[in-house]
Amino acid sequence: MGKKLTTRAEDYSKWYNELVIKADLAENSGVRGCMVIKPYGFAIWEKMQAGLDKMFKDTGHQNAYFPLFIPKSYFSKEASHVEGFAKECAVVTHYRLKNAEDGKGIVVDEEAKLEEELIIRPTSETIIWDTYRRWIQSYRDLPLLLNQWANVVRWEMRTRLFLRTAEFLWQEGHTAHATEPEAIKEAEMIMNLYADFAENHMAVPVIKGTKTASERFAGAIETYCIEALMQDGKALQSGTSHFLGQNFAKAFDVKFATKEGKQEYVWATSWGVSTRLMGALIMTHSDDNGLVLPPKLAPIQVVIVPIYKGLDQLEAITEKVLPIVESLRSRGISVKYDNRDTHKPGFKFNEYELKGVPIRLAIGQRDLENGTLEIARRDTLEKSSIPMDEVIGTVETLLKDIQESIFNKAKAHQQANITTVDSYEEFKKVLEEKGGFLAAHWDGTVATEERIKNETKATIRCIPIDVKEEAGQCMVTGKASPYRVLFAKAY
RNA sequence: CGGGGUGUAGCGUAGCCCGGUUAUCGCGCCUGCUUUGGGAGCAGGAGGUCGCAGGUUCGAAUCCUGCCACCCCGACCA
Repeated sequence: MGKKLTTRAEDYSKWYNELVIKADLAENSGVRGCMVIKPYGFAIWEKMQAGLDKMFKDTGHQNAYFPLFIPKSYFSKEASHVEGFAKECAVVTHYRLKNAEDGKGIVVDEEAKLEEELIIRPTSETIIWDTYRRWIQSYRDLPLLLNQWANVVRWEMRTRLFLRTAEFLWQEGHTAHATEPEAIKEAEMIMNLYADFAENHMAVPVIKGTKTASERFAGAIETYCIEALMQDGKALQSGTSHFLGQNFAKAFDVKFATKEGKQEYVWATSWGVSTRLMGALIMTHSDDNGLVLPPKLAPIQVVIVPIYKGLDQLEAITEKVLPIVESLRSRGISVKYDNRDTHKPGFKFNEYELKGVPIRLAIGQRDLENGTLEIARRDTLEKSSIPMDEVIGTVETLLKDIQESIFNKAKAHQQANITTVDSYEEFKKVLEEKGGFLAAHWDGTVATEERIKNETKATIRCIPIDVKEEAGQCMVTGKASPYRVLFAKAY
């Protein structure tokens, strides 16, 4: 039938790509490196947004919106920041088109050249800090805790659905604080918030940590991150939170009057997660039958498929189904009753499996006679027959169970793929044969990190927050190392 | 930006080397009948500037030149 997915073992990338397209999440748009997010995929993203947005609000943040265009000059104010993004910026140079002289189509009107080019934001630090200068005068204006939901553009060389698209959706938080400890606390709090969301909503286990200098955000003093592990053994940076020190305050001259009447630069953080989380979600749980979604993020949590011969039977089944639908909905469970007469049950079973719907209920003539229905869970594909009057309780319990058990499964995979290695030889061998995270000693220098990256393609994903002090020797240079850091090949 | 590849119906493709009737096949789509507890069957049907622009030729999907787009592998990155 040509409908089966490529298996993960065969070709992980192809499997992922097919899955995204066939599960109706997104597709390549035909516009350079940009994707179209389809309704089903967007519904999942909206659930992620809602979950995160609530967490931000609960921790005192507010939403705002800043311009898409950033004057080029803003970028020259923070040196390391511009260096980090200069190579991947889309630039607006003109503001008008005209009919071509030769009558063939439309051309850029060269006379409509902008005095100063506008950059399409790759991130909004610069324009936000330019605005904060006007908003912040006194310690009474602090802390300023804002977030924006927006699109950004980074002109990446190679793109991949959800993981790295030229345009992507994200949230970016930008906060200003009176003191350094307060800003650091904010950055750490957000890292914990991201980890909480990843693990408890997405059921994706993550490792919290800090980045090494070379992996740090352009312009940051410290970058906190959450790192997830995909089923192919590659790591995926899933969220970052940066302590920016006073770098942006100094670059954009954002000072405030302290209680004592002194002028001081504010302390900053910025943090973000993007539609890349969709990639993490897909690659963490899905199997060769398609998507597996955590109940908390599934647009459809329960699908009901009637099995019937003739419309009379369908009517009898519908009569039994509607009260169940009502009852589930009243408990906040999203239900779809798929009574389309245009597709056979088998087709529907496969379709909802591909789309990762956590629970499927099937009701046929047999069930009407016995007062039962069939309940199937997507994660394990197990099916069982239960009495119809127990369905509500069973569904509620099962949704919780699926949420937990896919997390536990992913957690077990993550734990099984953190390998402690002591020699560089062993490091290369494990990296090649097994993949995953490798806990190894490193001498703390950029040079060694660079060498390992060049020779093996593995990078230091993070220095885990809960890292144990353990004196050792760098696996490459033999120099002293105070603790192990986590290496991996990454997306 | 370096290396490689591919553009043929909504999707996936054959044909191209070696030019020659009406451009192949599968999926999907439409109509009808039979089906419906794991991706239905049969019959009929619709759908094409063969990426674009030139050139060679009696004749080009096929050969030549230029351009464009997309994909894969590197370097870069959330």
